[in-house]
Parts: sequence; structure tokens; C-alpha cells
Amino acid sequence: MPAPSDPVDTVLELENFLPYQLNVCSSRVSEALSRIYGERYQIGVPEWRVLVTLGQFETMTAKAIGLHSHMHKTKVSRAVAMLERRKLIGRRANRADMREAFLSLTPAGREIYNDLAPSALEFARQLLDTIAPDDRAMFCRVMSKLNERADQIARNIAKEIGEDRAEDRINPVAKERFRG
Amino acid sequence: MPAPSDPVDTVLELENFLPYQLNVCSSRVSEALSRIYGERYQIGVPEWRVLVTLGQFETMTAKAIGLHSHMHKTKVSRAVAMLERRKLIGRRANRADMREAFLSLTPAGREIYNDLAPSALEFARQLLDTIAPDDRAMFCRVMSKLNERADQIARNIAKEIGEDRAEDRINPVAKERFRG
DNA sequence: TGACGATGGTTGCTAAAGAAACTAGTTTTC
DNA sequence: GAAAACTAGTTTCTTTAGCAACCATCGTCA
Repeated sequence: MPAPSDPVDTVLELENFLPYQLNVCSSRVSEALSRIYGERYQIGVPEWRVLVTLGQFETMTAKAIGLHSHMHKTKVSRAVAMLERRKLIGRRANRADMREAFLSLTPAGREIYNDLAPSALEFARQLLDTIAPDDRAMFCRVMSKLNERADQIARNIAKEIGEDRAEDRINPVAKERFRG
Repeated sequence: MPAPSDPVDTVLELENFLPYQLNVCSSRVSEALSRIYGERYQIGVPEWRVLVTLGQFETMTAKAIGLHSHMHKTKVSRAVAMLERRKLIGRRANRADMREAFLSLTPAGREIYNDLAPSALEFARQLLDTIAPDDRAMFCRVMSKLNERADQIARNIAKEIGEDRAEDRINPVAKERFRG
């Protein structure tokens, strides 16, 4: 019988099944994190990501934000719209290409970012402070490998069934579901 | 300047921020996985979890399934309802407690499970086959620690702001959002 | 130049997820 | 032994996510 923490088993046990473990871990962590900014600033994950991305890069188009923060363009669009309504970010037209616009934090937005970023870093510090630095680095490396591998496998399957390549999908899912 | 894979930074960079990395990794992995069963059986993650849990434990109540698979009771309820409509699981009343019912796979459900479980294990094998066994074990240990730590932090925050303890929440979120 | 395809971004529609309210049954308490 | 408190599970309602269709603009190629 495999050890309970052995990630490769011969019988399918949910609690030792990597995709499940990852999902649970991810949602527990982001749940904890969202308690820090959710209550305080009344924003959700997408808005948080937009704020942080703009805080990091000063000025960006919605497209670039989506690419960098791994979000679907509609998610970005809506998050941007709400942050704009709240006057936390502003937009400046790109005279060279009127389709897109340059987004950046307003002073009010920068203020929130300046408070929000340290709390987030502090949160990450607390999360990781019981984990040895070597293990942290290793953990990141494994995550990257998993990402790579997952994409590889997904591509293979897509090729097998000859799927149409929808270009602007972030989380492509099966299109039709059984609707009993 | 910190190395790009250093999980502890002094500036907030999304791509090196653990909760973000976890979220991306988790969704890419489950996206890839869902391609295996989604297309083939027309089910989603909740249904998959119910099937797998019942495959593992033979008979269970909805409550127990939710506990074991970390799902909100409404999610379980709906997944069960759809699997029942498709005659993949059946229910037997518990004469000793008529509130709950014992759920288990029908032969048809077991058949699907018998095909589905090996593919899932094979998927996990492919995911992990480039990762050294020691690293796999380490990865799992770190995930458990992160889970623990995340809950701890969340509890602390909840205590600080003196939150009401909603007992049947799996992913509690901020209650009120700004609706610009 | 001007049609045609591609691209950035928004909107409309549908599906999924969770909170809260509810139903039905069980346990506790006085 | 009945009212109150509690529990398993379902339903309703609201929010959120994503796909598809769309609009406006841009690049290309005849």
C-alpha cells in the first residue's frame, strides 16, 4: 500500500490525486488572501490582479494585462470597467492605435496599491515562513514543470480529437455538456 | 534583484506571487484533465469528484461526499442530481435517518468509473513523470503545509475582524462588494 | 483606394457557484 | 412529550465566468 502522501498511486484516491490537491490548495490559499483585500477594498480576484499588474508596470493595455495576469479578456474588461468607475485607474487613448487604450493607476489607485502590495507580500511571507528556502525554490520549479506538462498533454489530446483552436480562450472547456 | 523563481520577493510581481502561481497551475492542470473526461462523458469537475468518491468508498451520503471531496453541499446536491438523472448513481434510503440517503454507483456508473479512474491515474503519471520521486513527496508536503498555514492565517483574520462563523461555507468570500 | 481579414475591447447570453431560505426529519431539553 | 435547536439535502436568488457575437479600428493586398 502506498504511503498516504505518495502522489503516485495505483488506486485513485481523491486526497492523493494531484489535480485535486492543487485545486484545494489553490482555493484555500486564495480564499485566505482574499480576506485581506476583499473586506478592506471590496474587490475580487480579477480587480486585484489588474491593480497589481498596473502597480508593477505603470501603464498597460487591457490586452497586455490579460496576457500577464492570465485572465480572459472579458474578465479584464469588466474588472477595468469597475476600477474605472471607482476612479482607481484611468485610461489614455493611444493616438497611434485607437482600438486600444493605455491604462494606469490614478493617485487614488496608487494609494490603495501602496497599502495592498505590502500586505500581499506579508501574506506570502507568512505562508512560506515554515518552508525551507530550498524547498520553496523546488516547489516553484515543480509548478513550472507541471504547467508545461499540463499544456503539453492538453495539446496532445486536442490534436487527437482534432479540435478547433479558439484563439482567445484562457480556460477552454468541453463545449457541450449533458443537460439531463 | 531576486531570481525570477524566488518565491519570496520584496516587490510584488504577479508571476512570482505564490497564490497566483498556484491558481494558474491548478487551473491549467484541471483544464488538461477535464479534457480527458469532459469530452468523453459530458461531466464537469463536481460530477467527476462524486463519481470518483463513490468509486473509492462504494456507499456514502451526500454530506460525506462533500466533506471528502471538499465541495459545497449545493454543488454536491446538483452533481448528484445530474448523475442520478443519468442513472450513474442510485440512492437507498437510510431507515435509521430519513434525512440522508446512501448513494452508490449503479453498474453503468461503475463501468464509467472503471474506465475513468485509470485514465485519471495515467494522466497524473504523465504529469509527474518528469519529476523525481523525492521532489514529488516534497511537493505534497509543501502543499499540506500551505493548506495548514492558509487556514491558520484565515482564522486569524476572521478573529481580528470578529466574523460570524458560517458553518457550511467551503469558500467563504467577502460578503459585500462594491457595485459601482 | 478600398475591400477583406485580423485585432483590441465591449456587450449579451447562458451556465455554474455560492449564500440564504426552505423542507423534512432528528436530537435535545425542560 | 412537546417545543426548540439542529442537521441533511434541495431550491431559489444573485453573482460571476466564459463563449459568442459584436463594434470599431487597423493592416494588407489587389
